[in-house]
Amino acid sequence: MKISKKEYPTQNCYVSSNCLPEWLPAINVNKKIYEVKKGEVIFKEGDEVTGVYFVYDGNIKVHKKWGSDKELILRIATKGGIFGHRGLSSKSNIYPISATALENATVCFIDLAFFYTTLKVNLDLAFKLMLFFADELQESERKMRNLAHMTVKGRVAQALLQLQEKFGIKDRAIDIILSRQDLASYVGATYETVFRTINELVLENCISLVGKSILITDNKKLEGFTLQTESVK
Amino acid sequence: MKISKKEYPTQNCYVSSNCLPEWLPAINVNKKIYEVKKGEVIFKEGDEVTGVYFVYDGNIKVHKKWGSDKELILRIATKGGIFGHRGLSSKSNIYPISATALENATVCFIDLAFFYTTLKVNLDLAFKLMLFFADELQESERKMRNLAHMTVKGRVAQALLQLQEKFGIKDRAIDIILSRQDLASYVGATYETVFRTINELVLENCISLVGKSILITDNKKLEGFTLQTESVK
DNA sequence: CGACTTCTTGATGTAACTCAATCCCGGTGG
DNA sequence: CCACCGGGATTGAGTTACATCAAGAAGTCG
Repeated sequence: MKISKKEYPTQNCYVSSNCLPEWLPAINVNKKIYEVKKGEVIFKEGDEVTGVYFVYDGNIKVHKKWGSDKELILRIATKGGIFGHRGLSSKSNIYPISATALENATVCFIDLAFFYTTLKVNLDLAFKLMLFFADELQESERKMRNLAHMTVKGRVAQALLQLQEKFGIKDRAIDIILSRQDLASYVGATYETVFRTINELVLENCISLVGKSILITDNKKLEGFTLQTESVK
Repeated sequence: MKISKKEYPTQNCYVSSNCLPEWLPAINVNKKIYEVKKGEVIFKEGDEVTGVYFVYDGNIKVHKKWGSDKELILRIATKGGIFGHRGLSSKSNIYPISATALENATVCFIDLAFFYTTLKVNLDLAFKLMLFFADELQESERKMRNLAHMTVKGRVAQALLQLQEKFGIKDRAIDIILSRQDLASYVGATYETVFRTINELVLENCISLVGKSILITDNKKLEGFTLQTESVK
């Protein structure tokens, strides 16, 4: 990670989409800004937790390894988002996950001790961070259930819907650079299976391919695949 | 739920295993205590969030439905534990999960508005609750990865190890009443598959059956199944 | 004792993983 | 400028883990 020489406005620091104005003054005092290249690993599973990060620019994938060649992408942190907060724990000081830049990005690092100190004197921040964790837990458990019971097709459909919702559309395609491999890791399936599923969805006129990117053409139909149709027997 | 007439000591209120002494005075003021019967639903997915609960006695399963006849058990709240806190959210006021008593139990209910008020004036509590959520998120994401990549045998092995760790041994068996159906929902597999897997584990001398309960006889071997053996190729 | 769950087992189906071969395309160097 | 190379994209075939279905056995409760 190269330390950035440019100055970035502190206004870009958010926890998820909730702005945290009480956080801003602190950041000015104690931040380090890094430039990271596409594919660069910012920290990895097992590393000692040294602090938390905010995204100034670019998208960061948060993922968890399995064996030597498999992983599961848990979340994508976008501009303004926080990451590395999964290192906060009452039990361990080791990151349970890795963070990797999906594209060239700029991130802001806050020392852990400093972050804790700030939290301890700033009730509103601690409260909001708690709610943020609560939201992430809900999301995580929803995905967990889907992983257990939903088919790959349903999971791909849902992932695409979420991605389009989150990143929007640009040049008639979902505005995120995400390799098929990453998409596969995101839905928890293999490259080939996801590939075939995408083809299927194209044939069924639910989505269309725009270069390497994807555009949803039939939201309703896609949503249909995410439903628990077996229950209507 | 029947309102309990007995008086319970407030000392039994914890968040997970972390005692929260600052919470105790509040509980005296504003608690309702309920007796719930085995199998009774305390609240269910989709209900409006009215508050959070603490377990005085018994085990409570926290689960999420899929379709009409499938579910995934996310967690089991034990004596002293909190549940219903998944209803806390910045976005919605609807429980994303259900809570059902695994056995006759006694729970303590705290009104949501009151809980929020307490959190807002009690920094230490908010901070601890935040850490508690962080821990739960870690655990949830670990399970998620396992669900995506681990075999049923590995997941059953891990579940049994965790259960024995958490509930201990009594009468030469893991000290929890958990039907095979619930165990299946806990590992995210079908009844039959889990049944066969248990048999396998007995044949391999990893576990032994004690009535309907299970005892681990070979921890090491069981742990072996939870490893990512494919990586050693 | 009979009805009713829960357990047990076998047979069968299938979604998804694995492995392998070929294809395609952009980049590189001669 | 074109031939060559390498890595991702694409497709096929085989295998496997797991779900599903079905049906009998064994508890268990009124």
